[in-house]
Amino acid sequence: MKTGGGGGMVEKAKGGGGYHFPEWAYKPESSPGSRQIQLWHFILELLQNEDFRHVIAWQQGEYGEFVIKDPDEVARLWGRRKCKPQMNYDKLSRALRYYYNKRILHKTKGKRFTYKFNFNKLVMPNYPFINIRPKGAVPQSAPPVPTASSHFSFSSLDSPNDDARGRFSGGSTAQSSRESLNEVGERKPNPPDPDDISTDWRRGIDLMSSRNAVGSGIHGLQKHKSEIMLPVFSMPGMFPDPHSPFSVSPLAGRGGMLNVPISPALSLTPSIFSYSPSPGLSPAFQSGSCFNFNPEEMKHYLQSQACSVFNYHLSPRTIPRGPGFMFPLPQRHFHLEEPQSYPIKLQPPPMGRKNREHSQSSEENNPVPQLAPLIPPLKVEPVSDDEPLSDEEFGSSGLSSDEEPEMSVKKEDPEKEGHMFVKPAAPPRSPFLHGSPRVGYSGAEQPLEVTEKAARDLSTEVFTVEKKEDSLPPKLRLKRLWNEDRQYEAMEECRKVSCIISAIRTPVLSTESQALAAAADS
DNA sequence: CCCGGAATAC
DNA sequence: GTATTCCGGG
Repeated sequence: MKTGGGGGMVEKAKGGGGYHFPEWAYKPESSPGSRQIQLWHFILELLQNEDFRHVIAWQQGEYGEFVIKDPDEVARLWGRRKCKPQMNYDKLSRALRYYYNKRILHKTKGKRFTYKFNFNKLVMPNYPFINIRPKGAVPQSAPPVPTASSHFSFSSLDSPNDDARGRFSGGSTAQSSRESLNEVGERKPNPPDPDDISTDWRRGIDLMSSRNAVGSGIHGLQKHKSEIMLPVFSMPGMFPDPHSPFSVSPLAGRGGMLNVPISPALSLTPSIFSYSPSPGLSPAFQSGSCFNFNPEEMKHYLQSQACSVFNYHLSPRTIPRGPGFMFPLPQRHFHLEEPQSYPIKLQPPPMGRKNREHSQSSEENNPVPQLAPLIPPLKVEPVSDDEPLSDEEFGSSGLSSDEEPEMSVKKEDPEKEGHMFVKPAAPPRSPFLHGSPRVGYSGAEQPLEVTEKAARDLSTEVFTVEKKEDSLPPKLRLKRLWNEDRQYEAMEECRKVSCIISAIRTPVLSTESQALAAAADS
């Protein structure tokens, strides 16, 4: 059997050193509004390409950390891509520094030209059970992953004011929670770092929730075509490589559509995924300070969460959230490894698209993997063949083939790669409505109402805070908003934590939690 | 080298 | 909104 149901998506190291890597990270349009290639994406591109390992490469040992070995070259490449010949490392690095606040990147202090993607924390917390060897043959495309044994010893996680405190104040009162929140709020917009896990994590979850909704057949409300079409993003260099960590995401999007045998107890039930458990939960679990869950269950749970990670389209600040929000995600996948479990159907390549047919530059004639035969017959929602997808093309096309030796045949524009278009099948029904909130947990007995209430109070409280408009200078206000955003996150996390906990403990409570959460949301 | 503010471009 | 450009400062 393949890597096996639930574990399938989690461990694929066997494939040949292939590690998981958030596929969402490659989504060019991860940032709504910006049709242009983004630097972090570009970096990832280079990172993923073996041909550039001498220019930029993952740093062994630290997941998500990479070193720019040749700053000038990277800058040059970036400049080329953006048609900014004057680009240099100084400027590029400035752009990178802007990512700090967005929490896309961190600077690895002390190490020259070394940065670290933030999602390491995003992913790892969800794969504590991955059985992999970081020192194994880690392909350029795969960021080093800490061993399971390294056990969450995130340099940045356990340092400064930890999340666990402010976000996961177990039985804290609204008061204490608020203090924490305030503290967060007072913080400078560029926090030391230790809070991304939760927030990003949660965002991922939220996103997934949204997707669930979309996948639940609600997509009818959308007018955007992209939510129906799932373009498979093919990376020429890696596509054919089944071992590539980028060909992951066997989940193929919607967690709700997964066939991954996730624990029946902690499956993609509405109780859990509709209201996304707090990301703080994961770290909390890890620290093993708050709860004593059955490792097995926990594993399943985390695996479930993993879905969100895979589906998480990095957009730290732009991913909308909210229970009712439908996220029209055009999703790009590389290769589906366990197609039989994907409720998606392949669709003939959208050659109709203008820039599709012009396979002009040799860059991407990459043979698109035959997904079709792999995809099992599934119920497919008739879709209007609108624009398959909004794929941008760069005016830089004029550059045609680069003088770059590496670039010549290789690709520099993954975005232009052949796309596979698949459309998700509409799930039988809305998991929200029919999913059973039942969970396998009934072991715990302590009532969680307290936490729940606290969370709720907190919720309203924060909401109130959010409501009031302050007349600050644009700039300050932005920062303020940023902080508030974080406050909101913290608050919501709190609430969700209680929800998830309740859900885990008792089905009934779970339902109530949902109601509460729903109320709070609305 | 690295950091961010500010202005600016897109 | 992201990135570029410039830059004073550690």
